[in-house]
Amino acid sequence: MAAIQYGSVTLAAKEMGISQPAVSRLLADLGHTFGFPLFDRRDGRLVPTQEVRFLQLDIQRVLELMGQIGETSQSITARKAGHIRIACLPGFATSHLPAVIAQFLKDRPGVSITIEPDRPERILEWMIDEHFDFGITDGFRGHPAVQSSDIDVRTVCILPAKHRLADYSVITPEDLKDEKLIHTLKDSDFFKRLLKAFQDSNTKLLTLVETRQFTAACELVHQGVGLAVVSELDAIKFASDTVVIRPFMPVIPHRLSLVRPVQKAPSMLTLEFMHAFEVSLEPFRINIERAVN
Amino acid sequence: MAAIQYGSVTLAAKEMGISQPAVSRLLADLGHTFGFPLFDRRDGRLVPTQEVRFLQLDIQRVLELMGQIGETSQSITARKAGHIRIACLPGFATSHLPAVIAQFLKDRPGVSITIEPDRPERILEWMIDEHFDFGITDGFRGHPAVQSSDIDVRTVCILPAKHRLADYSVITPEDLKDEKLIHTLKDSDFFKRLLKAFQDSNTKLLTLVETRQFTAACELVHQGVGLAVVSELDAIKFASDTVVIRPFMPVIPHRLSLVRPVQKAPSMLTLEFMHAFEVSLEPFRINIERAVN
DNA sequence: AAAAAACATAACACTATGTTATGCCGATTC
DNA sequence: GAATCGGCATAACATAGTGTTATGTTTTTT
Repeated sequence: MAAIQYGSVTLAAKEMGISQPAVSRLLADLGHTFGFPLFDRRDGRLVPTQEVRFLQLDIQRVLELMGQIGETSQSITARKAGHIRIACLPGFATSHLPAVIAQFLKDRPGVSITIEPDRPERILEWMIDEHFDFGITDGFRGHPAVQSSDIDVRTVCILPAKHRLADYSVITPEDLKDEKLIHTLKDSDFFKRLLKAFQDSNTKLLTLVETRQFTAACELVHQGVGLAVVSELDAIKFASDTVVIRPFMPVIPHRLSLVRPVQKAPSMLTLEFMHAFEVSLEPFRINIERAVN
Repeated sequence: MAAIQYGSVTLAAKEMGISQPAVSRLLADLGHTFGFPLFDRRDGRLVPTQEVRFLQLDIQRVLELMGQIGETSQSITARKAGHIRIACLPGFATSHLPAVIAQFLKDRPGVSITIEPDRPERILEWMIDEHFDFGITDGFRGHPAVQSSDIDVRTVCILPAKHRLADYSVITPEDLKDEKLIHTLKDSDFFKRLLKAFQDSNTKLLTLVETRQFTAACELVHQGVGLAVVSELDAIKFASDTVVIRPFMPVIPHRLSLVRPVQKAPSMLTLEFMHAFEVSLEPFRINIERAVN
């Protein structure tokens, strides 16, 4: 192709940074394996034969593709290309995750990411089936095909600004003894811990609304329906003139599990993203306890 | 790709017909140049890393294309692929040429052909400009940039079956002394030769219709308009219940010129087609005189 | 625990591809 | 028409890539 482009063996050699005889013989050899001459001489210039012109487009495409493969492989080495498939709880897909991803992609132009939000059971299935590289879930109890790393994040009380408790600097179960709560499903781990905190302080927990997601609870608070104890991660997005956030005592952790398939080797890019995600949770983390399966 | 496909170094080696260590090292080397490992081991099987999967499609395309290039080059060597651009007189494009091309293409599945019919002056231009590989023309007087090979073909008298001369076995100028003729343009070589034949036998040539193409003359005869002396090549297509063909004496050749650009090296396929075309003219040829420029 | 299978490594051989030196040929110049 | 010059091919040789066989290592199987 260089010889075609420059119409000269000497120029082509110079362009490719090799010697002129090398090009001469490469052309001769290729012509021999093809079975027909590649060039005619005409006024001292090199003119490709019609046979070569017939192949020229295909050859050019091969060269382009190979160049692209080379570039892409370099991008991969520099962690600038690749694809990550992430399964996560619906709340993360809309609140915390997008910011992390945006930051992550900023320096990695070739990288693409799939996000699939669903319930924990489904996320677990996906990990086992190796359909995803990385998952964010909660209530995870361990599974032989899934490697997990648990992170406890802080939870807070979120309530309307005009609520009678809005002026308290800290909220305790006793403060809520006559309040009807918005909380997560009664069979969820988090609810059980919350319930235990109430029982420990001999306070009855009254239910107003039972929802699956923290985000939904926050939205209800925003609408002035009532108050809730939720992950600080979700609550922080709702802080505004009409909604306030207060620490809740005792500390009740919300246990997140970062999961991935055990068998499937994670790409270096995936490992890098998992690290970036863990770092992003650092500000919300409780350091008291931590378990690795 | 073989290693990906078979999930085993050993099988891949067997498939490619080389030794297992060769494959091992090819994979190791490629992984080294790429900068990341290509495979993970899992239950004793080879599983491509996500990085490799990211490149897989491009690599497959390259392999396919290179295979195609190899096949095409073989087809070219076997004269089974390529392209020929032919410029010809309009009459040939519709009558004689299609049959020759059909025969030529029958054994050459990869070959394509462009036919461009036009007047001789334009055909000459195209040869000089090297826009075409091969030309069929007449009235050619030679040109330094054009190589030509002349072929004289027989001409015949074509006339309606119910014409008074239809029973003659041979037609001469004397037979036509009171007939108005359909003939080619008066400044054409062929007409001049025809006129000379009439003059040699002291017969006056009467004009009925003057046309550029033999085919048009034949068509007029077919319509019962009159009779004409035309190339046997064109006449033969019109032989029917209503149109008869008779030898014309004296023999007046119609001189065709097969032309091609001097400078441009002809592809082997073009040479082959030119030969096939010459052969196809053999039945119509007059062997008395022949000139090569 | 032993045997077998699959792969990696080592040592070596050959071919493709690179080098430098040099000869040949056509185009230009005198 | 002789001389010169640029461009290419050829020759002789060096090196790297890619192949081989022999053997070691790890994992799987029995």
